Amino acid sequence: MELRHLRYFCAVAEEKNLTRAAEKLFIAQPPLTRQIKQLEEDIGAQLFNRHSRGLTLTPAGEYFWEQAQQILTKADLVRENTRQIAEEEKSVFSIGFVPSVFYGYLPSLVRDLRQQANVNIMLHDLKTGEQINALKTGKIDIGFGRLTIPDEQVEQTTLFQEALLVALHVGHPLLKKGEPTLEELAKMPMILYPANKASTPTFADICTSLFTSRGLTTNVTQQVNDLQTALGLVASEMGFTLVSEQVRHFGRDDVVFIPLQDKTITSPVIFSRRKEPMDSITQLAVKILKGLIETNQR
Amino acid sequence: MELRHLRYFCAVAEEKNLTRAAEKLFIAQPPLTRQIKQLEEDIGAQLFNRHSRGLTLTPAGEYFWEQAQQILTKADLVRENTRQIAEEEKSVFSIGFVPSVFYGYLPSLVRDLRQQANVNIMLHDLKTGEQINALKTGKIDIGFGRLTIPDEQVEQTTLFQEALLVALHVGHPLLKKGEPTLEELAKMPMILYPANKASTPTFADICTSLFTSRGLTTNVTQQVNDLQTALGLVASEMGFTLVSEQVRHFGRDDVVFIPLQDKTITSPVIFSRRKEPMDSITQLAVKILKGLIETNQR
DNA sequence: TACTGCAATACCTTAAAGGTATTAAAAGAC
DNA sequence: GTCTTTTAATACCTTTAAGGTATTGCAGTA
Repeated sequence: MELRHLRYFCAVAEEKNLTRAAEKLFIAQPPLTRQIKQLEEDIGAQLFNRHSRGLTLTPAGEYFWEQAQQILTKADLVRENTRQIAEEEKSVFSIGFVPSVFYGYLPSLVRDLRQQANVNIMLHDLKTGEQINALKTGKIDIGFGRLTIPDEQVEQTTLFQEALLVALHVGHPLLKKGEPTLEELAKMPMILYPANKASTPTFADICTSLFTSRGLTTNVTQQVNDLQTALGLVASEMGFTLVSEQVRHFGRDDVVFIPLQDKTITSPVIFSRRKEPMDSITQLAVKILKGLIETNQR
Repeated sequence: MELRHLRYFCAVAEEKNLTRAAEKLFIAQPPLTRQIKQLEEDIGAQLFNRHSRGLTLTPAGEYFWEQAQQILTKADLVRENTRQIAEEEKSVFSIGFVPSVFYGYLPSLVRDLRQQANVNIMLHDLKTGEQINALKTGKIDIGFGRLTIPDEQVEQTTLFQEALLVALHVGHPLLKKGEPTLEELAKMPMILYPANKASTPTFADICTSLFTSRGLTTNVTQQVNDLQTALGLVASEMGFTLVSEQVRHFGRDDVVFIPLQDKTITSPVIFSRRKEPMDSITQLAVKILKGLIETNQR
């Protein structure tokens, strides 16, 4: 399968007529017939129903049409962006992060940065340690992690300490007792996220290790892919889940967040960047970040 | 640019060596050299720095690498899904919606439906009227709109009436007065979303027409692309915005939602489907939808 | 029945992908 | 410094497959 096939397919899907599509593509009709057949063969599915006059899309074809347009649009965009980066009309800004900081400031930072600068942002899911190397090699420009790892060339600052909160559905019995302990929670059904991707410690692992390191066993009833779903399950009274404090701002009204009794259970968010040269985009990022933190701490 | 170029590029980006990449691709080295050059020419940017031994990626190349992988992965996925749809191992379920119902139930419905059925979901941004036709031609299977348009073949049900809420930053002076009137709001700076895409009435148009139909003029200070940004601006004390009631569940704690004084200003959410044959996926969707509404009304 | 509009087939042409042999250039070995 | 090694680039040839022309075949329409 080549992009040419997609281009031809889209033309035919639009015209619903091979002859006219061929004209639009500035090729003859027979080669177009062949290319479409080739595409269908490659996919292993019929995309068009042939009628005596014209063609119509099969359900598979309808789906493929939508997706093909997306691919073609994306390909064009990528080409244009790549050219602009090379021409230095646009620059790339790479951000490293550990998954557990992905909720909260990071999405806002990305959005604001994209709005305020003509920049392409690349996100890299890296452990805190990997971020240090990535910073030094220039693979990323800034990083968000949960550990301080001293290094000559890297400056790290603690953005804030983050308490872990317990997410419970409104009316949950534990709410009456006030702030729960880990011992109390260990008995309850627990919902974890993100679902294990078979690699790198995730936020789910941080949560379970909180219990296991204290000799407690957990009762994990469900593991889902994302926070929103986890909260949905909490709301559906399937159990509790732990969230980082940032999530409080994005909660829903059928879920309540309360702190743990043990206030020493916190997790810092560490911001890392190369020491010496802070380019203009990094400066802007730092400025936006400060603004976000100030806004949210109020 | 063809997918072949992307495949070759990715191999070279991985190996950082033309000879070895060529081996992996089962072609000779010179043709690969040529294809890479061709790609660079097509894009109009240098993707690799050539050294005496091996190549390294330029910043533009780094960006292109990431994007190229995404495109290739997507292309493969699309081919596989298309084949599965044709084999009826997987089906397509098309949902029509007006943008203003996109917040709230719809994302949850999509997520749950994808989890519970082996189904590809296609979303179509259609006006309520267009949804009726799309239902009849089979382009969509269910639709969510804001109008009832009687039709022989289509059954419409009102899911719920939705009040419009005013989003204000905490501490806004209007909060003391209690529920505001449109007259009071007309004087205040207003934030609209989504930004006009030069077509089809959007939620922004519904909001402005509320005022203009009563002879009031609005003071629109900013128009942004999405709800989250709009709420961010509200939180930043840039003005107020109107949101549909569903949004209340996804609010943030620095923004307050209060109802309008005039309770007749509501907007129904209409669910449409073909009358006779309700296939298994539609049945499942209806079931999930009922569940969602019940859960959220509690 | 003849006509018309289109897709499919057969067969030819040409452009471009791929291969072979060689060169060029730079790094490492001695 | 010279020789070797590594590896990309060049030149030139081969082959594949995209594209073109002419024609056929099939349905619906006049």
